[in-house]
Amino acid sequence: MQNTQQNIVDAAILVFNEDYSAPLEKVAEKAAVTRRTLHRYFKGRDELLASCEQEMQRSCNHAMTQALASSDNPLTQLENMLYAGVDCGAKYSFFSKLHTRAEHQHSPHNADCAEYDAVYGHYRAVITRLQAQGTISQHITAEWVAMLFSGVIAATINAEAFGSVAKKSLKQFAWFSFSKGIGI
Amino acid sequence: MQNTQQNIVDAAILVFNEDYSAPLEKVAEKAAVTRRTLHRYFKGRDELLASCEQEMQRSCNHAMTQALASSDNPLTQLENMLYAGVDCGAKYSFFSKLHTRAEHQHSPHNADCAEYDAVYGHYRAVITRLQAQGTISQHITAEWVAMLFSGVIAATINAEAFGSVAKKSLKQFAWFSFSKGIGI
DNA sequence: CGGTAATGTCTCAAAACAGAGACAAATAAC
DNA sequence: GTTATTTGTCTCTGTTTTGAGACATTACCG
Repeated sequence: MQNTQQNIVDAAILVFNEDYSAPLEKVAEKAAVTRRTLHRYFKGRDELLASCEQEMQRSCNHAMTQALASSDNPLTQLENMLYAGVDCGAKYSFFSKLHTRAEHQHSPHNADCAEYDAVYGHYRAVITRLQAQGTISQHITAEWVAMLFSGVIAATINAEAFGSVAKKSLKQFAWFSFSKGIGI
Repeated sequence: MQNTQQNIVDAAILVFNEDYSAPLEKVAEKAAVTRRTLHRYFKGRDELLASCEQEMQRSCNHAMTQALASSDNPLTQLENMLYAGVDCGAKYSFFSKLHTRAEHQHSPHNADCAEYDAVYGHYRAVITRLQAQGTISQHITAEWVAMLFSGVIAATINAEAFGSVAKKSLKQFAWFSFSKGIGI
């Protein structure tokens, strides 16, 4: 019986990443908790989603900052950021999904969006640097690199969940495909 | 006022692809139709989902078959299959999503699964052929290639929806990244 | 062991969602 | 222009989801 609140948030991120409008019952189930308990911690769906947002920010920001600090070489930084995204799993997927959907109205004034911009900014700076020094192909745009980055991470997470690819190899495959895919 | 039923199915695929449990109201909204009209064509969510499944099968199968028929060169076939997936858009995304989720219990006895296997089989054959002739890197598995394929298509569709990458360039980017990403 | 905090069970009421009837309005067909 | 078909509006009913109170049960702490 330890940190139920965190359990529920983690479960919610997993569930909502796959099914945004899933009933809270499913979240409770995934967290191995009754719906009644979930409601003791969160007034409702909105509050739960807000906690998810916070957790994703915290987690992704931390992982990405670590990755950046790991080296001065932007290529190594990029590689570690990819691994960081994979390690964050659904937290990264759902986070970027939330902020790149058509419905989402992005505004730097919104604190959540600002935080997302901060995470994204780190990443963006590395890309720009690599493209300036000619490591990344000039045929593609930085925006596409960003999309591919998320796409490869999502594919890796799917593969992990599906189980058809050995978990140990996944990160290698991901970096192989992503790095080649951006012209390295 | 023409083919409302098809309109609704197309809208449903778009909506459910992003939010599987979205209320039918949202589908009706996307189709520019009232919920009452939707209910005249579909008894309920299940029937609508079944129609989506059929439409996705029809559409994807057709597009992939065309791509296969376009050439004898497996590499050209693969390239055209990627473009076909992008053209199918949410139809392809949702289709593959439905059949690769953890919840989904795959069974060849189910007609829908059999149809998916048929589409996937075409694709799989091309991959195997390319890997046998050494065109695709031996470092990665056919399963990973399949995951990456879906991932790149999803990324392309997201980029298109997000609008941050010029639509004309998207397919080029997608093929560039995917082909390099599998070692071509 | 005893006390406290967290969780589960049962229950109920409000809200959201789903489905369909009845008829008006709009659209297409002739 | 008249008729038939389709769609929209309003309405109602049943179901699912949501949220919370009251109390039993279980886990944790000293």
